Amino acid sequence: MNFFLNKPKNKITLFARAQALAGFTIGNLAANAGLEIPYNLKKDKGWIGRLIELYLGVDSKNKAEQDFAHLGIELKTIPIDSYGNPIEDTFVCSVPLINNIGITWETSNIQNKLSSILWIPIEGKKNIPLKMRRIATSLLWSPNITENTILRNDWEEIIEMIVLGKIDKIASYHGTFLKIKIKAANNKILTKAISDKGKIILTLPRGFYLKKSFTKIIISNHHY
DNA sequence: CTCTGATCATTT
DNA sequence: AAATGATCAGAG
Repeated sequence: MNFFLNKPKNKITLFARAQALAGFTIGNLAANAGLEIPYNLKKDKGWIGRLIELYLGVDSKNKAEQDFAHLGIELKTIPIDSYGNPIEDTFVCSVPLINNIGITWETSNIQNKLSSILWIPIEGKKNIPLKMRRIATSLLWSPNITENTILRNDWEEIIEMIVLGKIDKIASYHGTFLKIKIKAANNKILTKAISDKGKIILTLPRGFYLKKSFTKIIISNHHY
């Protein structure tokens, strides 16, 4: 495979590339890039995300920064159903489980990732063959004041529980827009965290995710 | 349907 | 192990 685009010089170029994908299928894009399409995503869960990266010009892979750091923009594909509603929660970044003393929302990695996102909704129902799934209209989004406040409150609540050693007590209802879930290769991977007695323990790595109920609002372009 | 936990490929 | 890209699947 030798198809790739250089990183976009500005937001206009990036957004134009994203808009140009609307209406095409995964099959169209894969064929044009000379890629084989997997039968399903069971063993290729990030395949669509990487395909879209090729077309938009992401070059900073496996780096803990925004996809388009020079533009301050993060890229997210999001699977949607026939009504345009999200099918899955959206992973944002890993959750720091130690060394959280003194950390603030303003300087956090998650705030940076969420500050500006280019959303690429894509049909994701399993009854649609992968090659037939269509790219929908992309959307460049930044949280408004209300959303930012709620996200910060969610983050503060979750981080406080982590600092206090309540990692295993955090449930999805502890956040309005954010939640945390396991994010690991398998259930044997362990990372350091704080116990309720303040000791270092090992636990499964966690990730911050945006709830479907929130991304539904985002990609529906409904603000308040 | 939501929630929770489990998993896959790849790179550094 | 930790980061990137995420989706799968069972319980209720």
